[in-house]
Parts: sequence; structure tokens; C-alpha cells
Amino acid sequence: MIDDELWSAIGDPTRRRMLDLLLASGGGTATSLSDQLPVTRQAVAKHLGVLDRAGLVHSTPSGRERRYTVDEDRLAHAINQLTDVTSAWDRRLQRIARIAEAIEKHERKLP
Amino acid sequence: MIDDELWSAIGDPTRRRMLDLLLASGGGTATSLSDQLPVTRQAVAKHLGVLDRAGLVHSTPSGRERRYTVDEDRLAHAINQLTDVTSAWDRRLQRIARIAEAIEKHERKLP
DNA sequence: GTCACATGCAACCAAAGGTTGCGAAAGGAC
DNA sequence: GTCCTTTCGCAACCTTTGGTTGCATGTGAC
Repeated sequence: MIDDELWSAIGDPTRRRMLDLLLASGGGTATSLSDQLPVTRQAVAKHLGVLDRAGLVHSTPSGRERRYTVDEDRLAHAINQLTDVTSAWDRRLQRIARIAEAIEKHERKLP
Repeated sequence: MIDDELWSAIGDPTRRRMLDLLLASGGGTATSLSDQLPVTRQAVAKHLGVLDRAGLVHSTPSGRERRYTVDEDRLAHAINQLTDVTSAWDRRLQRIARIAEAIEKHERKLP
């Protein structure tokens, strides 16, 4: 089964963009992230708190700033779960498509 | 780019379960869904409204009940977008893994 | 006609994403 | 050292959203 905290952590579009930015630049602070996002530093800080509780990022204080980096193993885990969900739906859709096709073929025989 | 309404529609865990139930039984009503879910009929009705606005389900009134079915093409589209996001992250993680490996190899040469 | 059941609508509540405002700690300029 | 800037953390507040209860309406079964 899927870990709901993980999913809800990456379910938010702002958090997805944050993870993207952190991956692209190899880490960052609440302030540096908010520069590249359409929300305030405080909103970013709250999201970082969510990501931290989900284990997707880790933070280390360094002087007057606090640097966040992505936990790549954990993110890979989350991505695997996402893939599982999508492939499960894919299989179900394909099964339905096959059934629909069979019904159609069946009905063509008896007008 | 990703359609945010689509993503947010399938981003909610209850709505995901609803789509699953609708696919499994080939359609259903707000009442029949709420029987199989831990929420009230009215909550289900609201979710069905969201899914309907996102184009993921369609409804047809039939007598005193209103029957909902999944728009499979649209859901397939949403799943494709999900797949795109996950594979984009996958590629990025792999690139980072390669870089990290290269750095490690480089540092082993100069103690 | 009456009774049961499914729906739709409204009011209300709690959590989450977002904002502004302020006080405190670290670093650099002088 | 003092001053100024920057970064952070905390609190109060607003809005949206997922959820509830309550009630009125419409439709099928008897």
C-alpha cells in the first residue's frame, strides 16, 4: 500500500517545484527558494517543514542560514510508489479496454 | 507542462479510491460509493463534482439516481502526465547519481 | 396515496496553503 | 567595539478545501 504522507508531500504543486529546484541546484535555503517561486519565504518554510517530516529533505544550519538538501533515496522511493500507482491504473484501464472490445465484437455478431 | 486541475483532481486520496471503485464496478452513484468509503454521501458528491469539472467522470441522471462513469480517455491522459513527471524526476536523480559517482572517483585519486 | 430512498442545497467546522508583521541571531562594514 | 543588513523563526490572520449534519425535493415501489 502507498504511504499517504509521502504522497501528500509530493502531491502539492509548490512542493514539487521546490524539490525540482533543490535537485537542480544541489540544495538551497528558504530564502533562495522563495526567490524562484511565486510565494513568500514563510510559505516556503512551511513546505520545507512538511517535506522534512516526510523525510524527503534534510536541513543543516550553517551560520545564519539553514541549508536544505534532498534525500535522494527517499525521493526515489516516493517515485517508485508513484510509478506503482500509475502502472496499476494502466493495467486496469487496459483490462477494461479489452473487455469493451470483446463486448463490441460479441454484439456485432447479433444485430 | 502539466495540467494543474487534472493533477489536483487525482491528487486527493479519496478521489483516487473513488476512481478505483468506479473502474472496478463500471460506474456508480454517490450513495453506492459512499457505502464503500469512510466518508459521507455529501463528501462523495463534492468529490464527484471536482472529478466532473476535471473531465475525469461523466454523469447521467437515471430515474431517481445519478450514475457516474469514468472517462477512460481522460484518465489515460492524466496517467500519462503522471508518468511524464515521474520519469522526469527519475532522469534527474540518475544524472545526479552519475555526478556523485564521478566526484567520488575523482576524490579517491587525491587523498 | 403513501412510504422509502437517492439526490441537491445550505450552514457549519477543521485543516492546510498563504499572507503580513515583528523580534532575534549571525555576518560584514566602519 | 557599533551599526546595518540579512536570514531566520514565531504568531496572528485570511481563504480554500475536505468533511460533517440537517433539511427539502423528487422519484420509484407498494
